[in-house]
Amino acid sequence: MKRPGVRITDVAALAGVSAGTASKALNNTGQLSQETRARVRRAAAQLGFTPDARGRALSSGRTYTVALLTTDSSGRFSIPIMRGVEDVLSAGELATILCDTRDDPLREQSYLRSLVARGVDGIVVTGRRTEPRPPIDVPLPVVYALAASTNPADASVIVDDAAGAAATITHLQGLGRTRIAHITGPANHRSAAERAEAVAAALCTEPLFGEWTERWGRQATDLVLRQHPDAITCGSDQIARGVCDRLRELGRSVPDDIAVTGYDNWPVMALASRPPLTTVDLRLEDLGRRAATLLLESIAGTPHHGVLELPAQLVTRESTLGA
Amino acid sequence: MKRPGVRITDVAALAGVSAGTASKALNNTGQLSQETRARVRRAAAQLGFTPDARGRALSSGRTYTVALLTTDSSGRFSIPIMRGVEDVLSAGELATILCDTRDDPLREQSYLRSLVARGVDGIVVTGRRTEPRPPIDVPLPVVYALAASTNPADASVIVDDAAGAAATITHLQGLGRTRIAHITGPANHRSAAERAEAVAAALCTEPLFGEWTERWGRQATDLVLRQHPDAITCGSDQIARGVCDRLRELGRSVPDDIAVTGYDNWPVMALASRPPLTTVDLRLEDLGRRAATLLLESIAGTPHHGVLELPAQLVTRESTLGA
DNA sequence: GGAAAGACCGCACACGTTTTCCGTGACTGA
DNA sequence: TCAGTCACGGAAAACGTGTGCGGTCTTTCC
Repeated sequence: MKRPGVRITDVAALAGVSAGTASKALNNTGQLSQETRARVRRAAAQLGFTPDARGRALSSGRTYTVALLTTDSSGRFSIPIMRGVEDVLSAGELATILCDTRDDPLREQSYLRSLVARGVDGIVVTGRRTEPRPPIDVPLPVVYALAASTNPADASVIVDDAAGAAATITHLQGLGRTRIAHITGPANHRSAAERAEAVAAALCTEPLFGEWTERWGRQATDLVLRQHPDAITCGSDQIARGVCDRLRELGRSVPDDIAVTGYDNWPVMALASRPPLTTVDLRLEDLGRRAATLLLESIAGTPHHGVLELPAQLVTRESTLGA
Repeated sequence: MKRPGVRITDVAALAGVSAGTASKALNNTGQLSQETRARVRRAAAQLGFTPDARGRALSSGRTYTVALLTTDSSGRFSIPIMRGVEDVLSAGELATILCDTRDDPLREQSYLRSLVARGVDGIVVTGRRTEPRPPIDVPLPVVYALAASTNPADASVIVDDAAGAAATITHLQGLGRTRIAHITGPANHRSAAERAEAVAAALCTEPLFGEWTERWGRQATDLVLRQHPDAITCGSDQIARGVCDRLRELGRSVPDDIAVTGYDNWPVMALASRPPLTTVDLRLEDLGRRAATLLLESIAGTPHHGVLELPAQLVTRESTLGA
């Protein structure tokens, strides 16, 4: 299997040095004169030399590849996180390989074996839910994103859901709203419970648990209207969109009669809603960037321990501010 | 950098053979007695041996990795395609690395350099639009998915948009609808033009071009109603959802007064719409599977040439059939 | 019994890079 | 002038696996 690529020996020959010296020159290691370094660099540039990752990996142990292991088949969460991860890693010439476990433990095991065999430098583990998850068992640097590891000694980066929910409340209260209802997803989902708890703490009101769907948002609206609220905070943008739809059908004005907030800042929901939703952006790209940074540090030998909570960001739109 | 992993020499030692023999036994190459092969296999299983991908890549040239190069930052199209690709490849122990170019040619070039340096076995190129795209210049097997290469000598797999659109028409005609209008996206989008052309060919009606948004769907509904249609086919599920919303606001029943069809079968739109949309499923996973199969064949030395059009599939729901 | 054929396996090298170790030459200070 | 130090760069050994070639041992046939 001959590949026509230019090898480091070619560069070395052109520069009039040995292969080892060329390697040192290109990697800024060893002690070489500035002149030699520059000469090798020129030769490499002239030949368009790109080091073969296979040889490099075998020799140095580093493979300059990290994996993003996710259970989020839809990509709704993992894609933004991956963008953040890549922002950080591509600067260091690292590649990211995406592994979708499809929530299948067997598939996850199979991926992990493969990743260890490939010698990836590290792994970012993420998911579609925020429930803490059991750690993966690999002899590699690992960082958990969005869903923390149940092992507190691991490094995890998550979103501060409580603060995000609290931000919607203070925003609404700042607008003079006092009778605030809360409609959210299943009570056994951590993200629903966490957000609802933050809301309840501020308001002493009873949250309505259901599903993460527009339909539930519409249904719950009818229930919640009996309390004559002047604002409804929702656990997701889908629910909020359903709420807005139902309110419009009932002839209630949003936000004049009732203000509505969502959660997630999912563009396809938050922007398509009528009116567009004030909501909480999860800052998933930040999450990815932070996770990648921690992973790099861990790879470099200074691992981080414990859970890091990143702030979410309130995004205000017409559903609370009006036109 | 000592890795504690078990090497093939360990397996060979346990089986009482040389490393080379162990390699042949595990890869079913060379000529060895069945007994020896079995003994080596047992030893490998006992030690939990997994061949180191780095050494294997360097030696054989094969890296058992393929890349999915995409311009679709949202993942709306690339994620399903990737699932299909992985379905086919993971059976052969190949890993898939996802590269999101974010529509940036520089980033694409940078990724390609990196991929070639890594020695990936092949590349699947895809995107968020169906416009044919200029081919990438790499000395590797490449298959284009969703968006064909402008070079007819390349292998491309795309969706038969015309047939998909025609399927909605025959479906509606089969239901007795005769005055069918068409609302779709920008005229300069290939997927809009292709679908509109198929519709126009069947109906001799003038399509309405606009944007891929619900808002445009709502606006266009008012325009199109002057023609007193008994069905409206849309170029996307987003548009169709907007149409349904507007019709309901106007007191028109879907599908009793007017049937509506979408396109894409994007769950978050097609299922959340009221009523749920009859639409055309792009079969993106099939697309991915087919692309991966072609890529494997190309890697094996028998490349395919030309464009392969895969059929889309009509999915019927309440927006044409009623409850 | 000898030779040819075949089955089977080990040896040694290749793959491309990094890295350790060591040698050479120059320079410094006494 | 000589020893000691330092800067620089070359040789060679890894890293782990795949594979061509040749050697050995058994079998078979004359």
